[in-house]
Amino acid sequence: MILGNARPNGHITPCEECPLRRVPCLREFSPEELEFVKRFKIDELHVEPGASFLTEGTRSEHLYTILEGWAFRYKVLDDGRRQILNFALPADMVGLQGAVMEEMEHSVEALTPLTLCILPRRRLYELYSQYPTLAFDITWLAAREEKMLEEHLVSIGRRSALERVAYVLLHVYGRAKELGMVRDNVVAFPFTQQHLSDALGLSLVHTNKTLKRLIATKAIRWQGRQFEMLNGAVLDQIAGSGYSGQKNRPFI
Amino acid sequence: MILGNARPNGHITPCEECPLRRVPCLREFSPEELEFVKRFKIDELHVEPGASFLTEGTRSEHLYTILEGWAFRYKVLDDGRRQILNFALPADMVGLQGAVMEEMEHSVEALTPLTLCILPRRRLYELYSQYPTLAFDITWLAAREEKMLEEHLVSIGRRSALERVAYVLLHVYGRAKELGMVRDNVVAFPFTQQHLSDALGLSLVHTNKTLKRLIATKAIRWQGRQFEMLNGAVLDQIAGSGYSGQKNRPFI
DNA sequence: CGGCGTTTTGACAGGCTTCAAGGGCCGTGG
DNA sequence: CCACGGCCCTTGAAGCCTGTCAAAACGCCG
Repeated sequence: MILGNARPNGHITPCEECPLRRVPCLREFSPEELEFVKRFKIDELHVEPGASFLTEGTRSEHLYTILEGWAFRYKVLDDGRRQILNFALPADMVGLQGAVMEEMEHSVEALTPLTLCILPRRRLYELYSQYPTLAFDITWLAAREEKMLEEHLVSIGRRSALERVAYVLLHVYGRAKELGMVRDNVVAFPFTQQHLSDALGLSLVHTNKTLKRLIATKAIRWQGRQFEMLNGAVLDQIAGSGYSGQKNRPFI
Repeated sequence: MILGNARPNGHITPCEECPLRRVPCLREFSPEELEFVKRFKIDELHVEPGASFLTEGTRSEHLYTILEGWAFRYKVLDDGRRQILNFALPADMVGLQGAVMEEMEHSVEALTPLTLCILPRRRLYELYSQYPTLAFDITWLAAREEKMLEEHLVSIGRRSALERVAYVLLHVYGRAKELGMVRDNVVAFPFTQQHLSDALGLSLVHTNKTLKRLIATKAIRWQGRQFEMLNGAVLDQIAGSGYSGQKNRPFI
């Protein structure tokens, strides 16, 4: 639970220049919405890799939108066993649970240097009462989170190790692609095999061996944090089910 | 995907007399909210056990609140493997996903005769724009659903069979107790060991053997659909983590 | 060069799945 | 009244998938 060098930053990106507005799969704000969101964002936060900026069991004063970088949401059992719930990428909202309920049910840790928009939880109701379109967007985001958790649950509960590994890679690659992070079928994955095994509910050793088996099929390549998709169809077939993205999804 | 005898019913319970209003753990409506919810509920639906009233991949015209009975949400893979995501009890909302997104990501099947409130999805935005308190409640319910999925994910990903079985039983028993369905530490569970194994990501045979082992500890008793909690503390210790309920939670 | 985190491999044990079959309960029908 | 079929629970045996233990190779960086 090292909190690391989480620090507010004086220099913040104005929402008009938000890099996320250039991502094609995200919906556009109306001028009024943009105006409100500008006032809603009170600051920016930079987090170093390895630092948790939200912690299970605590109540956070803020919720966040990821502007840049990768993170992951996780829970740990008393004896140290860790389960990664999913990865969080730019345009994802984190900390909503802590904003509407008593406290956070999971922690969130940065995988890369992270830039976050800070949104004060005490003004969330203001958003709900004045901007129902944005409130609806937040519900949409929550439903999407639920969808991803459900798919993950099916993977862990009912898929073999090989299928699981194929499925996450397909899933994460697809999400990165939506956000324009893929170039020539290559994307930089910031997570280790340890992260992958904690996400898949497998041991590190077996994750490694399974990964090797997958690489042997020539469907993927993965060396030195660089991941390359060679044959998505094969991967899809191994996973037993495809990854479905979304267009015009909201972000805040 | 048998749809069974799902049929609208002429006789519906007025919201003022809603049995859920007597449940202590649920928050009370303001008079205005009650008035709106009364207009929002357009009908009631009765579903027979074994019938699915929401189906993965389809778009539903309605969302539902469970008035009475048990159901479960699930997904199936192409080859028939089934994963139960969680159980749904009275005061649970189902079908929200289909209401805010393109289509449902899972199916829902009745375990007992079921009574549902029908809420039209096309009027959901009306709720968001006119009753932000209710919109906030829906977000709360979505966050709660996410919380339960996360706990389930940890179970399946990182707990042993014995821990898993102990955890679900604790969890389901706790939920039933909140709703006043427990009497003298006994509650009628309407699901079979097959359901349990599909929820836990285990085989039926191993679920049975594990259950036997758990019963041997004298922490629980479970015969003929009657479940009795004999020693919650022991069960809790075996599960490795307790179940936490909620007071004054919303329902619609 | 030395140290550390990550990846890789091999050997072995065991938890869980699969296959197979029997028993109990209950509603149906002869 | 009893036979029968269907669903659910139960039990045993065998084998595989996955976990654990152990150690070495690799890459990166101070």
